[in-house]
Amino acid sequence: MLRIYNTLARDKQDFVPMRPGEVRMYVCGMTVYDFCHIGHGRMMVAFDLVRRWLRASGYRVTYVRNITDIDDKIIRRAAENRETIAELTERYIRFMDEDVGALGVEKPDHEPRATQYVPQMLQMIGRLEANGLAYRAADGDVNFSVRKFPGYGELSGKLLDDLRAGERVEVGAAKRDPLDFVLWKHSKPDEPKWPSPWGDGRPGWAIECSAMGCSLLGESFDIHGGGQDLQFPHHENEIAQSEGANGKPFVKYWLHNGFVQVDDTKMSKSLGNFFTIRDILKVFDPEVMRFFLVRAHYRSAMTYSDAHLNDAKTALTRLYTALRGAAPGKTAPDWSEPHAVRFKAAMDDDFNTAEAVAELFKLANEIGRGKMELAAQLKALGGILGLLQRDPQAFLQAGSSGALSDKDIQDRIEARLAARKQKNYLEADRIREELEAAGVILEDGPKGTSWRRA
RNA sequence: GGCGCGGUAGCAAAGCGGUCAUGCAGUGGAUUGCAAAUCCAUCUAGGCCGGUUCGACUCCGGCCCGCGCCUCCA
Repeated sequence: MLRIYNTLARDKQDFVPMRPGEVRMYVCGMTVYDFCHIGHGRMMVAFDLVRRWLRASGYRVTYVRNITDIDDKIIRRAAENRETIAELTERYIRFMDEDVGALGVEKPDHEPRATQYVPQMLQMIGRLEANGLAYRAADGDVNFSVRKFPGYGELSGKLLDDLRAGERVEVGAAKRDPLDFVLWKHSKPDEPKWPSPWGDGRPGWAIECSAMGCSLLGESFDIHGGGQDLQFPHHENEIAQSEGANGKPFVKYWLHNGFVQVDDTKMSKSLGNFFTIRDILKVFDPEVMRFFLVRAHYRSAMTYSDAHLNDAKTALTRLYTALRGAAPGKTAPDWSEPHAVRFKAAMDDDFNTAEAVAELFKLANEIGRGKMELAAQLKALGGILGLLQRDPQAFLQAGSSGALSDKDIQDRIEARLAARKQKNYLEADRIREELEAAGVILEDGPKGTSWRRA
């Protein structure tokens, strides 16, 4: 039985989808005006794992991850760059696809863009107005009236009267309550706009997710995910809008992934302390980065540093080393085998990939003790996590060693072999040290000498 | 100020009321011409103070410290 930590309940709950055998999930994706940072990567990988595990559990999964392609920051950045919004967003969508794809994240079933769902948003705002939950303010914005929605604050555990709107940021004067949020922004000069019954304007931030989620998955669906920082106000607002408009429960299970931190502080765009996936991948193998993310539980905070990535690299190397000699090709896990049983129990416990990964190392240990037949199982279980699917040799030899080509390395290995045959160990060791200096490590085994990159 | 999360060995990171997490690093062995890889063994734990219990890292209470949300943010 899969159990999921539901933010709404603040507890783990048995997972029972609304429709038997089928799971519909929505995750808040990227606002596309800059490169993905590792925090985005974590979110993408975390929900990729959720989806993979649901699928491995036999569910038919429909996964929607939106793209926000219109908002204040996009408008500003495009203006700074003297390019159109479309040019800017298309470029960063492409970069996102490349970066996230490198991390082994599978494409969602749908990747709706906010600008494609304006009619659906307007329809929803209309219903909110009809239900007395939205009003057109003096400045022309259409706002959601937070106090008219009784459940407001349930997800984030906040009470309206405890919130201090305006303490840190100026509140729009036209709002009836400082906590009211904008559904539709009236148009300003030099900004993109769409016609609407409330005048030309553009969407507020949260309405897009309500509109896209409900359009693609229905007015009620199973799972909604996103980063912890979206819990309030974004997800709170989504619930208010969707339930206010539709009059039925919006989402059954809310999932929130923890942050990636740097120097014990949240990594974020606004703090400027972020590392882009792109930059990290210049130094580290993408699978190492995925492994780094998979090794921790998705809800806990984790700290990014090169040292931790190096640690992940060594650990992943151990797994691939155990896989040498495994038959190539894809096999399904044998779920009756003890390691797989524990792996499944771990994943069923709120997607505990940390514990599941530990099981992979136990398999590696068994393989090292001679149970070669478990290599297929290791690879199969790794595959559930989107890991270990490469040819081990290719992983272990990935990278480059300056001027030394693979052929050069092979030639030196031959030369060393000849020296060893003549018991010229001085020369043999010299060659090995030469290669080692170039980052190539030799391993003499019963079947000859193999090499890998450090 | 309100709400929430967390403090586990040198580092990273899990589960668990009573034998083992796991990875990296360290130490000692096996193996190797020497290494590497692998295997075996092994050292480093549970912020502090109380309580419950035959027994607590695990449950309860208090305290200290850190982080997050309350503003756009994964």
